[in-house]
Amino acid sequence: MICYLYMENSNQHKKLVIVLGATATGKTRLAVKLAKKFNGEIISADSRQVFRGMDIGTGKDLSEYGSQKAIKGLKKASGVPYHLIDIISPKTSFNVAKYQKLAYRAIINVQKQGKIPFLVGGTGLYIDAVINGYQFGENKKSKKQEIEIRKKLDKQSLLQLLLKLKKIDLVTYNKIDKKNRRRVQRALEIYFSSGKTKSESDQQNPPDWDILILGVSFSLEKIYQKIDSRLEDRLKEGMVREIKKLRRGGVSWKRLEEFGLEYRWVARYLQKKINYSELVENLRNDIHHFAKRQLTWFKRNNKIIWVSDFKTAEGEIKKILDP
RNA sequence: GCCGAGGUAGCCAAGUUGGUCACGGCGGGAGUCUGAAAAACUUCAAAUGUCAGUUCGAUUCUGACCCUCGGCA
Repeated sequence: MICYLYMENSNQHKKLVIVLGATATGKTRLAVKLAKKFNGEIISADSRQVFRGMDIGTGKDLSEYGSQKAIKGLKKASGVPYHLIDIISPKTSFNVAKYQKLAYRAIINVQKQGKIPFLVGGTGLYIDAVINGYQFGENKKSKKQEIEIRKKLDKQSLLQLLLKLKKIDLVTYNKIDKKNRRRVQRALEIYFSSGKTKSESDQQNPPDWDILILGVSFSLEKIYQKIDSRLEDRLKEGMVREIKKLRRGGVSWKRLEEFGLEYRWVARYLQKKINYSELVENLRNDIHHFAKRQLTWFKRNNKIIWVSDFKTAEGEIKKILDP
């Protein structure tokens, strides 16, 4: 079950341990424990925790890492060092390609120190980008130009976008979900900002590390329970205040809407589009859905070793350390 | 007890001047996925309060009953 990408000399190879799972399953807690035990550092694989100022809503749980001190962008101290959390402003756009670059850099850095990188998170696409080594094309445009490209495409109908895509990149056109406007538009954006079509950069170059993928396993029922009680805590901790603050800091309603879940629903609440009980109810439902979608994504990966306690996880790591 | 309104899937809710058993939303199930992924998208299951009457045919018409809501008492 363990993924030895190169069977010979597996002992010589660099390691990467991944801890994934649905939201609220306690990935961070488990990973921190493991990292402490095995001299590791944590690299977050979370598409929202990269943003500064989005703490309660994304469940950063920074206290779980132990005491931390910021040193040149890398958090280090007596606790377990972590990476790729709080690295950019919520006003900045972010995506898998950017994530992958940063993640590789961080992983290699940790390995160089002779430590084990623990990739921890619930963003399936981001994790896959690291494992499979997707080859993303270079983005050659400035932020400003990117915004212009999107603005222009925003004005066009789905049909227009599809026709354009068909002309530019037939392979992607044939493959793409033609009812999913966002995907169609994104394919075009990639072409316009990198000069390369999506299908041209649709290749893989997986890293040659020994990768162990652990999934934190709980029944869906249990996950829902955890989600519900965690949501209550977050509201008490001042989640609404956090989002008000983001607004004051200049994050648009549109942007908050796009972040989804807590940010979306609290934004609607703050705009008085819904009342408080609607906020709680809708948000709870959406988080449930989100957890299910995460599990659907992970189902496809048969290399995941599902564990439900520390001991089992520990055992699996020992196996790849001294086979 | 009387008067009025109404009972359509788990919830909300459209509609049929009687005719392939019924719009939609939420919730539920299954899923898609290499550049916004906590996003975006697809798909499936599920209902006419009960009984009787009229009719070739009733969810739609009639009656009784049961229940809910509002008003009167």
